[in-house]
Amino acid sequence: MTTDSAPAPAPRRGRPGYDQATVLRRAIDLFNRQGYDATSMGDLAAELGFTKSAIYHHVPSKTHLLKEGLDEALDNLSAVLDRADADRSGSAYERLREAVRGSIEVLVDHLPAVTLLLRVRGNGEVEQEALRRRRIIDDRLAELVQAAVAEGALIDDLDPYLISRLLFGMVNSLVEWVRPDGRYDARQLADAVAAVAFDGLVRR
Amino acid sequence: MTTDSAPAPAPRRGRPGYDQATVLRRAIDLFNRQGYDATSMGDLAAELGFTKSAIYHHVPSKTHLLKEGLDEALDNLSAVLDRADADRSGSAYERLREAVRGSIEVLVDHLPAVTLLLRVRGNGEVEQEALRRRRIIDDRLAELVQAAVAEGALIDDLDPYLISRLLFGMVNSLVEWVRPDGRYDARQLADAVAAVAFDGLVRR
DNA sequence: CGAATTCCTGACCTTTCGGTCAGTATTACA
DNA sequence: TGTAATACTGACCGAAAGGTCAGGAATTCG
Repeated sequence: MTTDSAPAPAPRRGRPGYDQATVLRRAIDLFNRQGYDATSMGDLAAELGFTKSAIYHHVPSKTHLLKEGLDEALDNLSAVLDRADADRSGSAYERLREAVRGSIEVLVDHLPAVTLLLRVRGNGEVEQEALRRRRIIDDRLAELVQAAVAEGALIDDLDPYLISRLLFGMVNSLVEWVRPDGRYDARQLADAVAAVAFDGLVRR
Repeated sequence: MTTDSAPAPAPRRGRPGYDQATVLRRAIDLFNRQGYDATSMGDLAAELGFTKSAIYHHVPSKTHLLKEGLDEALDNLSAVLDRADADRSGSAYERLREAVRGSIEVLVDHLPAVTLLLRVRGNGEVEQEALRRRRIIDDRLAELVQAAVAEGALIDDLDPYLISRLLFGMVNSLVEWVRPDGRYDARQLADAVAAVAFDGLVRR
């Protein structure tokens, strides 16, 4: 941490203005509001308050913006699974709960990027590659569920694959309504998802 | 049932070819594969095997195709709630389970239309109107959950609004992977969702 | 046969798309 | 002051978008 990590002004040389990171952030927000394909570079320019051509000073292409956002989401989600897999101390059930909690944390902390990822349809090479990486993540999650079932911790009258789909379908559905300034933080959401999915809604 | 209900050839007058219903079905399938905005009328023409202008013989606009699909989903989902609300015999809990089961049935029976609906972002008047109708449905579902909690059937340490989001987030996530010729039918899916959401994953 | 009906083609229109480029404006530093 | 560095404008480009239209092709009915 020798370099500045806090929001230091970081005195740059030439004419002040936007930096790449800000353009990327605003772009992804707009993509999530309107959809990637429905958002033109003209729309983004209007959102940023300058002309379309100025965007290309900061960023090489629309596709590049998409790729950066998708990679942010995928890198962080992969890291959650790396951590869960590395932790060989606890049970598979505990590692699964850790993966759920971690996924929700990433979803909240990187909400725009994860939202973007979950809406990708596979148009173009960038989206295809993102889908490939996402499929790997989904498979690893399914393996965790499978291990927890084999361990005897989870019900075994449902296909582990199906359980995994339902569980992480619930997790991923958070992007549809969670807002950064909303009522719930990552911990509350993780607790709620765990309560519903693991213990059930019915009062005992 | 005096009129033909089965796949009767239905002898039409002029030159044979596509009918509106088929064009609509293929269009919605393509919209779901590529995304509505990323699908051009040229793409759809290629998919159908004729030229772009031929589409406009069957259908007035791209927007019209979208609206038809969204209405199909919304009408059927609304009907599920109408039935649940009309049934004043059972408990709120039973009506909620009925709503979950009915929603999943509609989701499976009208998978393309429901998928289309769940991806709408609100671009243009047609999408805005669909979002309005969908919000009403979501509110009615939340009221059902609220009633079941008030009744004492469901856990009361979570906000009913939050419960509703998680429960139907799980239901709606089915469109991401369920396929018409897949491993599970509507009944199996409804049973699985109910098992996970109401009774929980943990083995007892 | 001819007429009515339905389906589809191909050329064309306007608008918008992602992107390029030459030049200008605004700043920090020497 | 001047020079290097960075940020932006505005005119423009080829391609693709949604949509129109006049006419031709295939069928049923009388």
